Amino acid sequence: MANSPSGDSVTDRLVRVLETFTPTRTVQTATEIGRRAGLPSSTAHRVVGELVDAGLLDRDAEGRIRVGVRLWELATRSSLPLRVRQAALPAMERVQARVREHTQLAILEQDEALFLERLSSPEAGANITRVAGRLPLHASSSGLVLLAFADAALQERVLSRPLRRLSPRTPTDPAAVRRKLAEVRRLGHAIAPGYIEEVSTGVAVPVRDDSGRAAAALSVVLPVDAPPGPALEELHRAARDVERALAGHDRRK
Amino acid sequence: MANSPSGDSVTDRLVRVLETFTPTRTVQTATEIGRRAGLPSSTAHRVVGELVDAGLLDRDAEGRIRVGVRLWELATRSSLPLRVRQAALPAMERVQARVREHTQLAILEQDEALFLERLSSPEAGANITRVAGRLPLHASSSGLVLLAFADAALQERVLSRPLRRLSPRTPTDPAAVRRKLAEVRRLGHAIAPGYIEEVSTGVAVPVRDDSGRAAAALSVVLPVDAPPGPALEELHRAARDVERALAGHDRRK
DNA sequence: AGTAGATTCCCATTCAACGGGAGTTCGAGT
DNA sequence: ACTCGAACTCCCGTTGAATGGGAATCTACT
Repeated sequence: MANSPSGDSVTDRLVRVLETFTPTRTVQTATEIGRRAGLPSSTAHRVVGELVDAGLLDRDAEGRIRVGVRLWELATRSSLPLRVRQAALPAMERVQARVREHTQLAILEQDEALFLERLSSPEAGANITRVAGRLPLHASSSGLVLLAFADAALQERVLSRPLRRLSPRTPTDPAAVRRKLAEVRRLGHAIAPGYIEEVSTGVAVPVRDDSGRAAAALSVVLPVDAPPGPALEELHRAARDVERALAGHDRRK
Repeated sequence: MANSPSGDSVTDRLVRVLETFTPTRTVQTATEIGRRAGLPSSTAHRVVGELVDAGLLDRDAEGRIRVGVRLWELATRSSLPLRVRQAALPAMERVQARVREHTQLAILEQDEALFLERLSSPEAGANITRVAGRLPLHASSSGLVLLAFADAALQERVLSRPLRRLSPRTPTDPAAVRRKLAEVRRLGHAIAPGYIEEVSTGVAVPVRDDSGRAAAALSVVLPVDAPPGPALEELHRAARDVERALAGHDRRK
């Protein structure tokens, strides 16, 4: 044994440690982290200690570990998600004020839909998406929009892999998804009734960049029985605003 | 020379690399990063390469480096700032809708005010605060509130250090700041006219936890000549909502 | 008092990380 | 076309920082 006989670099290990944290598991003991990251106990304690010293992780009074505020700060202050989010926020607020349901912003990341922001009114229903959470591309309205307006290579890659079923109504047949994508391209928006939870319908529109690809997706979660028309109209208007805001920022820089 | 003759661990270096990114400097070349982080060129290129492989940094088509989406995701999905932010967002939106000026949320971090969120209406004036940006405690309304309702040790520490002047009206005399803090405690809010920029006044209220300390600060940036009364009223109401939301979350967990 | 888990400490081993330096690529200036 | 500088890549001998098994200590719960 010596410097990483397991064949992974220090950087890899740090990432593995950070990956043990999830939206639902935000505090862990050092031993737990080690177990989940596949590190020997003594190593795990040392690595976690280093990260705490560096401020990337925080240790609370009981010795439990959580992700550090400093890491959030470093990651947030110069990241792309923040720029997109800031450009989209005013438009999202308007949508949210009018439609009064969950309003979301997602981008494409590693073949999944990554949610950058979510505004929720108290009266809106349940919603499994979370900020910094992910959903499969074929099973969410946001994902379908991102996929429909992405390059062909990505579409093939996604469709060639098994399509996970999240609810009885999730489309898992590649041919069916392909048809759905064609429909999304034709209509300029995606409607996903019950794909994730049977009680709700996702409605999404693309935010296009100048090459025509979807830079992001704006979406709203409606009850299944609600008419999607008014929300769609708001979303389309909002998408135009976001496109303008993003283009404006780019030009200025 | 060998494994870090400079005496810093790998973790330290990674943090130093991440620290070279700031809100205004979001893309750099690998060489620039190395120079700023104090790393030899070949080392810098290797370290940056590792971080890119791990997904913490992204390399664009021209070979320039920016902070990776993946880092944002890891840092955001389980961090404390996100929880506070989610609890505060609805209340902030209401303040923003009524006051129509920059509305901000800050917490105490390493003896400075760290801004977690900022909502801005298009018609509002300039504002130097940024999401994930920082301001000195004595020079911002948010900072004064955080400091006034913090423990005495922190107050002494901050006041014993030189107080930076951001504008001609920034209070830099420890005695003056001490008087100001007493006033903030008495009134339950802070007003900072022209402390940062001469044209604007910060107005802030504390979000208290059950021990009475300020868990966060809600603030609004007004033109200097605007009356602070209406904004203060909105802020106080919002702070109560946020306090309730935070307590509710804690209890549920 | 006993048990199980988390944590800290110790230390011999060793290979991954280090960085100087040489070479390559690229673009801007003349 | 040529020069110059900056950014980047590759090579390679050196070496000490990182590693992890094991034992001891410290909890907390029974």
